[in-house]
Amino acid sequence: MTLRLIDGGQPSPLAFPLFEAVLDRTGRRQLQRLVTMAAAARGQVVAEQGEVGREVLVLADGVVKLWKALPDGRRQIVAFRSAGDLVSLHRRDTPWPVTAQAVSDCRLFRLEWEALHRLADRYPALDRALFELASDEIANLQDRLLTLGRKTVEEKLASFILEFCRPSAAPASLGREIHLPMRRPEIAEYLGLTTESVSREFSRLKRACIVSMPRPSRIILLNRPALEALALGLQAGTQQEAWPNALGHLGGRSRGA
Amino acid sequence: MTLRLIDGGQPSPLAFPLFEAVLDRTGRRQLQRLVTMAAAARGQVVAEQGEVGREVLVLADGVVKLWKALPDGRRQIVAFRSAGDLVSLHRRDTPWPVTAQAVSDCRLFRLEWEALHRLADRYPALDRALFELASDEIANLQDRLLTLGRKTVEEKLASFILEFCRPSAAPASLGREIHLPMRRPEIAEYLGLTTESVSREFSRLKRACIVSMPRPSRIILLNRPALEALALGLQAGTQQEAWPNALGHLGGRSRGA
DNA sequence: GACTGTCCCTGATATGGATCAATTTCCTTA
DNA sequence: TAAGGAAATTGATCCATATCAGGGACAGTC
Repeated sequence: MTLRLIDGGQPSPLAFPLFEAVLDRTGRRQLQRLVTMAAAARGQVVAEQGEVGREVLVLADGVVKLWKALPDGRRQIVAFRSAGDLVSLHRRDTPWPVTAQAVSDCRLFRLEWEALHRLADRYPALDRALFELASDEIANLQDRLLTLGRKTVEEKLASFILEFCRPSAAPASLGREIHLPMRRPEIAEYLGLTTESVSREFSRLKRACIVSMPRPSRIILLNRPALEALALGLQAGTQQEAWPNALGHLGGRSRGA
Repeated sequence: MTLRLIDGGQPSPLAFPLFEAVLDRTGRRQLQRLVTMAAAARGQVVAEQGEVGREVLVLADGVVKLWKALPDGRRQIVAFRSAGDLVSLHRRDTPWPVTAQAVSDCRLFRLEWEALHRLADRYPALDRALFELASDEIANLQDRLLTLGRKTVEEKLASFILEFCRPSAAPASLGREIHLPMRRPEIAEYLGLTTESVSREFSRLKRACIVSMPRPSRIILLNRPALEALALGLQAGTQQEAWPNALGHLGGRSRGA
């Protein structure tokens, strides 16, 4: 794990929702002295599957993807992390179970496991908070298992859009327009699909006027209830809305929407 | 959650690997007084998604499946639990994120969250142990995401067999013969497949002499290395072994990269 | 404003696994 | 040991998504 270090200044303690709830003023001051900052450029591997790091990483800003791969290169993105998230929840002194790679330029807080444990000895609620964080992550992963195992392309993409267009998950939105930091291949690797399928499905959602995408990385939800129905498989196919008249599809490409 | 209570006798503390490592004699005696036992027959729902239980459940024996479903009934089994496992790792006072259902007749230990937390106040290592348990579960779920998102039928079933034929996971084995408590539809729901696909793939593995199945619920590994290769996608197709001279020149499949 | 590379979109075709439909095997109970 | 029902297997066919193959949009650079 070779992170280009940057001069950190004082990392804002507000970036650690985990610790905010648990530490008092003294604890937070202590924490602040233990933390250093690092930066990673888009594409950079922040931590590699198999390596044993002695540090906990918390994302200050940017987005990181966590992935695993098969020997022949097939790859599954397991999760995306954004500001305030622990990059990985895994045991101390244990190899990283995934590879962490920057999806956009990032800054990270680094904290020695050793120091975290000393802090937790003084503030036992910290260990319980970590358990609860891990529990939430388990519930997320269980949802994703249902998505990967049982949903169709349409349902998978609808679920994805909703996941990343919750206000909490999408701070980088102007008006109703939300920025998707990940590219098509990354969305595909997250959903167990190919790039082409993701692209086709975005097009179908646009034609059905469920979303609008001024650019590939910007999305506007036009019909959230329809998306929610699709994500649960309650509404099969979006083509009906798209082609009210029988010969509509003969007229060439329909852009925009 | 309606569990038919049985007269427990003294539940053996050995059935709690979690607590064994963390509690001293006093703590274990205390724990023993807080625990009650329950039984569930095959098929019985032990806890339902959405309900808020005030108890932690630990499986004493038998096997439990955890699943989620879509409104139209498509179902994904998220995990199987066996003796010594916490049935679910989720936050206290939070709805169950999955439904837990007995795959075979089971006995369960029940412990109030309240009591567990009081114990943890005295033995802070307990909270840390819970975090580490949850971390292990996260790593398992990440592996399963790779399996569901990227593996073929063949690779999925090979992974499944290896997962349930590790000595630790298969106590109910006589000689090399291992008992699979789950039925074909349950294996299919675990792997994101249909019953038919699971059945066909078992047949292929039998023809290739990689496993032998005297009965549908009993399996003998004849060629573990081959299974391990299959589980990682290192060896495409088992038909070559079965019919060495047919179609050999068509070579391997090319998969995404 | 042309040039160039990257990303994205779309069309045509192939195919792995689902679906539909029997048949066989297994297990339970009498 | 036989009978009946449940579970598993097998075969035929279909379809959703992958794969293969271009083409178009946009950002950066000169």
